[in-house]
Amino acid sequence: MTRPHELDDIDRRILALLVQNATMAYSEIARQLHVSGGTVHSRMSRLEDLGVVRGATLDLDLTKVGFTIQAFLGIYLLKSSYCDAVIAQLRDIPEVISLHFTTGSYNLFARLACRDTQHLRNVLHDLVQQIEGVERTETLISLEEVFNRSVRLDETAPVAS
Amino acid sequence: MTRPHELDDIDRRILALLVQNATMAYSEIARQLHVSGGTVHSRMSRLEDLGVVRGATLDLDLTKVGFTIQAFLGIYLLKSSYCDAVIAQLRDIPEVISLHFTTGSYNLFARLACRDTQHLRNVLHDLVQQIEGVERTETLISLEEVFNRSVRLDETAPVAS
DNA sequence: AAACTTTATCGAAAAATTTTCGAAAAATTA
DNA sequence: TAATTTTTCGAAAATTTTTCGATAAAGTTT
Repeated sequence: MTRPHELDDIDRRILALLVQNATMAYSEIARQLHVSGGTVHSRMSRLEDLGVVRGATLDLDLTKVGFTIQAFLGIYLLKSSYCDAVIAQLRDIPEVISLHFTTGSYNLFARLACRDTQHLRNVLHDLVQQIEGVERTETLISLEEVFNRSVRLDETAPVAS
Repeated sequence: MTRPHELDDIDRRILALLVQNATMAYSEIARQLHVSGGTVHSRMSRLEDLGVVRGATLDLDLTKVGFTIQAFLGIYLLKSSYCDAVIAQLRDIPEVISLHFTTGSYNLFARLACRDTQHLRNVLHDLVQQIEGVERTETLISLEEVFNRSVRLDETAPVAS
């Protein structure tokens, strides 16, 4: 269930700041929003409990840690009943860094990070294509990540209209 | 230029821990890796200077902050010379949260986060499709983000083979 | 190989932050 | 309005980050 109702204006302003920069200190947020540090802390605890905040991830330049090839992979299944089993096997391939269940051309849509083209070839040919239930795949290679950002939380308030 | 050579084993082990959980304290990393807190700090500063670490982002459950629809958008351009202008205009649409320059079926590939289907319709019809140089688009709606994780830095070392 | 230079680490002190918690204030309910 | 619950503040305690000099390690030059 989705209940954005539980978030008030201060919650959103805290998140709007942290979404830009997750390393911003609670004390700094407190200064900017004119509340106490304790308030920021208790609200973040609550947002974590609610599952609104899942955690924080380090934003790496993947090319600089050796993953020079990023690709998207559209996956066609033989039968949609294979879905759960295919998902389970894709989860065991560390190069698959995200997976979506989609409508449209593909049944599943994955994002891959590989060290080089040879590595990508191996992952596709030896791992993904070998999964039972995968009919065929379509690869989009990312030549450049032009940008990557989070949603805007400041502007529009999440209200059930 | 990509020079993963500059990263040694301790760098990678620090990153491997922080990639799992960017909120882990440097002092805790120091304990686990048997180095001093000062070392973790100076190495992270260096990794930031090198651009390996770009920062940290809060990991939100988008549905719980009111963005219930996530979609991928394959974009075909009339001419590839329109690319820069189209990118500039996509950057001004906050609902476009990431953009890749791709090979394969599409010229550009975007990820969108919208509040509801009506909102998505507006973004597609009133904003994206109106951009000069965009021939047509293909939408993949994500029904579920099955998982989302970072690369594995512990296992394989980034070595130019 | 010795002397020199450079760089990285440690360890501890200082500065800043997080976390906790009781009292006060605010909001909600009866 | 009184009672109850929830939230906030403010300050203390615990922890962490950041700085920095001394030391050690690594790399250069002679």
